[in-house]
Amino acid sequence: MTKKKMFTSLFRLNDIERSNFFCLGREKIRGKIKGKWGNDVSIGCKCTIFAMFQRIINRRVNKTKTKVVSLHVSPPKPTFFLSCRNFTTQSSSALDTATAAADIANLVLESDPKSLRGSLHGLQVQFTPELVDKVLKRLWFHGPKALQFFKHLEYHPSYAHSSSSFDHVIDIAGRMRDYKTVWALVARMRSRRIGPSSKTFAIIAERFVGAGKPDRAIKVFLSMREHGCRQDLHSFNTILDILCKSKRVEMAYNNLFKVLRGKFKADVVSYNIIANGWCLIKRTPKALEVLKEMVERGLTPTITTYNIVLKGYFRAGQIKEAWEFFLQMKEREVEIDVVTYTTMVHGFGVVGEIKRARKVFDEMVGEGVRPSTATYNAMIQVLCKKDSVENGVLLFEEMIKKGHVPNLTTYNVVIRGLCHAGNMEKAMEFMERMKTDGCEPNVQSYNVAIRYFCDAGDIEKGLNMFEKMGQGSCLPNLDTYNVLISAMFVRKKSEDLVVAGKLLLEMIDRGFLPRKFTFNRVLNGLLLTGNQGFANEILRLQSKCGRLPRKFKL
DNA sequence: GACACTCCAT
Repeated sequence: MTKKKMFTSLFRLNDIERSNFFCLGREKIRGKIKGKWGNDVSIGCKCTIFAMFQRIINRRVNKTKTKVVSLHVSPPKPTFFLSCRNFTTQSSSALDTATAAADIANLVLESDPKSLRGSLHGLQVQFTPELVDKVLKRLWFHGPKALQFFKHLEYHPSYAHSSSSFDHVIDIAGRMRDYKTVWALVARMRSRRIGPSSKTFAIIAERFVGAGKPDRAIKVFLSMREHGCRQDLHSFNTILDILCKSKRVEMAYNNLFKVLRGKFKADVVSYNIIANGWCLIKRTPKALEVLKEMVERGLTPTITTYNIVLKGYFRAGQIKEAWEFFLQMKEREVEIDVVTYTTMVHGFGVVGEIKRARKVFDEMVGEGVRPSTATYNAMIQVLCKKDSVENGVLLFEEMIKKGHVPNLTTYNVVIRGLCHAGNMEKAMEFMERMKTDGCEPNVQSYNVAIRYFCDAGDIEKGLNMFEKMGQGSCLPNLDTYNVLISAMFVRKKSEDLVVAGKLLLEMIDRGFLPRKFTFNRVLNGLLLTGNQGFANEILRLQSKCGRLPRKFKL
């Protein structure tokens, strides 16, 4: 039987065109294929089926102008969904890309590494940089799979990677501390004349800093020109910022800023970055010193400069100084902006000064400054934490009434507040509400729900949430696994510990490295409940993991 | 992807 013949026959079996949503159980497919062709068709390989349907549909599409939107292989139920929609316009291409990215990401997650290349090349999908980037984003928390996907596509006959895809995958490799791959990718970018750009170096530098190697980050910056990339004030400020944000101001200031500020003609932004760095480690006096130096050099502070200092006072717990500084800003007729007000609201709120926070919040409107979503988020959060969730929710409804658009943070803040107050039901309502509001819950949203369900002893619901995120567009992160694994010890049930073991295996498979503590805990648990075999399996894996990097930053 | 405001709990 030739492949071509097989496809056309299968094609005849299913009248895809007639319905907009078409679904077949695995058994049905197996039955039909077996019935028709005997045993010579392997249904075991999902990718084969996947590719087959894709071809069939594409062929059909050309004749009938029906566009295929997606083809899902959805675990854990072994069901294949083929969904088709009729399009009259071309305007839905963004939606197409999103769905296609989801499908391809699922295909990559499900495929055996060996057969992945074949299935990717078999897909009759026109790969574009946007699509590839979206797939990589979806595979963000599954580093090894993301790298595989990228690698296999490099040999694709009709697609070449873009610089942004390279940047993404360099970031992922950096996170996994696979520096050999990082530099190999940089070299490939260069040979293809699509980079590396200053953004690429920023990514690499940040990963080195995240891995506790700030000196190597600096080296990366200094070596930019060797790799054929120009250095300028922008890239100088970027590396300063990366170091400062990771609390390495001292190093940024002494080893880089002082040495090279002349060469790059350091500007207000450079000084702001350094000042902010000192503020981040609560050394506000140092920040003021740097800013004084800046003024002496003839540079004029901007509103950002003031906002940095203001936040610095709050961060250092100097509430009185913050208030006085705020008054001074007014006196000096600095144009106070929404960031200033947001900083004030949040600063007062976190120390429990709800009334003063509210006063500032009300005052800004009078001053003609419209609160931003961030301002509402700050106010709602402090109400939830220091006042009551009810008032937080009230303000949430009020902001919507006034035409402000809540974002992910808004929802997460409210959901966390509700969970904390023990109102899981309402929290779940908000979870649904955000979805209908076009605001897909992210890892944090799920993690909060999972954590509080488990804390309340509702392990089943926690696991349920975990499964839900798997079905959605959201992959679990290190936190998710840690929370869930800990929860598996609460009931002291043997089955729970097996689940803990499985979760441990899954997280390793996804490129996360469990802490030693987690390993030992799971191992002890399994041994105590008589799961010797499973424990041994994990033990073997642990010795393998010893050679892997310590901790991944996500 | 040059700076400032909003998302945990260990």
